Amino acid sequence: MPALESIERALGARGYRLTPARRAVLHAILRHPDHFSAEEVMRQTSAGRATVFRTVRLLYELGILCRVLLEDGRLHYRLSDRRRHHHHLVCVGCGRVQDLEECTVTGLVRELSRSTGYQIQGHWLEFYGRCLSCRHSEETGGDR
Amino acid sequence: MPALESIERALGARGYRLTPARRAVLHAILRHPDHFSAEEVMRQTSAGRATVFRTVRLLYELGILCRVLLEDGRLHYRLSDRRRHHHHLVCVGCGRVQDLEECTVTGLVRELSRSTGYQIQGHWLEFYGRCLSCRHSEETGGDR
DNA sequence: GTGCATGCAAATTTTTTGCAGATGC
DNA sequence: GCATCTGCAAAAAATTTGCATGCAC
Repeated sequence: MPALESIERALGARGYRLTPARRAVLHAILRHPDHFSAEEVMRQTSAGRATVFRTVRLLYELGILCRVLLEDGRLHYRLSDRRRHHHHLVCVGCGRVQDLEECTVTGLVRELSRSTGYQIQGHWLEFYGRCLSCRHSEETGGDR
Repeated sequence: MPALESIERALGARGYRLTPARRAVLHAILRHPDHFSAEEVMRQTSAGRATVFRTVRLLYELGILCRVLLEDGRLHYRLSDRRRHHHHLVCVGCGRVQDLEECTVTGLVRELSRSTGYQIQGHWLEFYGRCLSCRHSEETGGDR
């Protein structure tokens, strides 16, 4: 997970200013182990509404945040370790997210390209399931 | 593609009424070969705002519409031929969508389940690319 | 006839924009 | 110093809700 410092360095290197508001947003984000909406960041920081939206968008555009599509269709953000293409495994029980390092779809893409004639440029893949600890707490009757 | 008739039958069978407003929304939707937003349907029909949203949601819940995640994160709807699980191949040039019949991720899911301990219940996969005709019109200098 | 469905308008929710003043570099 | 940022408040977009009336069955 990129530390506050390294993100600040990334911003600075690109000519973006390090303002108290941006630091505040970063702090709020770093406190989130998983995914969040702009609105949640809003509630957890003193920065103004517009600034939060602007900062989240900036971080997304710089590749510091990535988007996670939840099972119900909501789009959340997430600090992404890896800048490069990756997928997510989202726990529908606790919301925990695991980044999947290898993109195992490459083979499918090649095959699909051949069978459809499309020049395939990208894809989006999310997995949903229950993590080990959610499965356990369910078995012991923890859930409902 | 399910014809108007068969959709109406599906609604009727479940106890939903066939009203002029619903027919109007269905007509607007059937005119869309690809994906659309609630707002687009809104513009193309005389039914009231609320009714459009309610009808689209109903059709989605009944599995008559499915959602398509566009590359930019917008979520659109689409008439789905097949009720069952499937994926989309979206052309980023013209917006055309191709439904992919077979879900080729099953193997990945099994492997992922083993390596992570998650009980994987679902996934979402969209592919983005350029269809044959967009590729051609590009080559002949049609695009930019 | 009865109850589901509609349409309107108003309320919410979510995100964007304009702009004067503040401030990082 | 000066261009970039901020915060506010207002605008815009996107969706939902309440409710009296309408109409499918």
